[in-house]
Amino acid sequence: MPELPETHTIASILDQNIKGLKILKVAVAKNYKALPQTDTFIKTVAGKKIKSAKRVAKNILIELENGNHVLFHLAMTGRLLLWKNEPINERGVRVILYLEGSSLLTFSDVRMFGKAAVLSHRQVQKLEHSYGPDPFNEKLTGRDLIKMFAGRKTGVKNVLLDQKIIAGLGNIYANEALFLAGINPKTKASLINEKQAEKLCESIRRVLEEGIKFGGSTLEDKMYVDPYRKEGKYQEHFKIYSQNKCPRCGENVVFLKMSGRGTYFCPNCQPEQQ
DNA sequence: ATGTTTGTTCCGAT
DNA sequence: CATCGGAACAAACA
Repeated sequence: MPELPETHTIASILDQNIKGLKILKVAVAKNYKALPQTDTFIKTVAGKKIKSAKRVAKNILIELENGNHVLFHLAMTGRLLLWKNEPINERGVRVILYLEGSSLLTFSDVRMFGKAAVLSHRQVQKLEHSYGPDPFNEKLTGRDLIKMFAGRKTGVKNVLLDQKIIAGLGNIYANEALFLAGINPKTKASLINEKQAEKLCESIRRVLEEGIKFGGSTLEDKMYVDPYRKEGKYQEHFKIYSQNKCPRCGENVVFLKMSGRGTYFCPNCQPEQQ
C-alpha cells in the first residue's frame, strides 16, 4: 500500500512522538514470524530506548539505543498505529511494542506481504545500499535517469517501479509522475531523451512532494491511515490514477496493465513514442 | 464467482 | 549475465 509519501508520513509522526521512549515489552502473534526469528526479535528489541524513526525507500526504520533497528515494511496492507489506554480495535495485528507512558505501537498486516525485522547497524547499511537514489536525498538529475534507463527495453513505467533505479516510487505516484511529464508509460525507457528525463525528474519530485503535503493517499478501502488514524487527502488530487477523463484535455483516460499493474494515461497528453 | 488491489521476490524464458 | 514478465504470497471487497 504505502509508497514514499505514506511511509514518510508515518516515519515522521513516529519520530516526533515516540523518540526517547523505552520499549518495555514486545509481543508477536504466535502465527507470525518476525525476522530473523521471533525470539531473537523479542530479545533484541525489548528493554531498548528508541533513538529515532526514519524512512529508507518504503521501509520504516526505528533506531534503538544499541545501534540495532526495527524494520517494518508495510507492503500492501501493513499499518503502524499508536494506541493509548484503549482497546486495540484492529484486524491482523502481528507485533505490539509496549512503550513507556502506557502507549503501544501495533504493526498489523492482514495479507502478510509486509515484514517486521530487527537489523544490525551493518544490515541497515546494506539495506540502504541495495536501493537506487532517493528522489529527495540525492542530487538526482535527468542525466542520471538516462543512465539508469540505458539498455532497458521495457516501458519506462516498469523501470520507475524498480526500487534499484529510484527508491520509493510506487504504482500510483509513477502513473502521476508520467502524466505530469507528458510521457507515455509504455515508452521504452532507453528512448527517453534528455529533455523528457529532466521533466520526469522534476515531475517525480513534484508528485511526491504533493503526496507528502496532503498526507499521502487513502483509497476507498481506507487501508492507509497514519499512526493516529488520519486519512491522506492526495487521492483528491489524482490527475490520472483511477480517473476517467484527462483533467488537461478531457480525453478518455486509457487503462491497461503493465506487468500486472494498473496503468492510466491520456493518449493525447502522453502520446505514444517510438 | 470473478476480478481487482498502493509491494516484493522468485523463477523460467529471452 | 542482465533483463523481462508472470506467478506467487493472501485477504477483503465490489
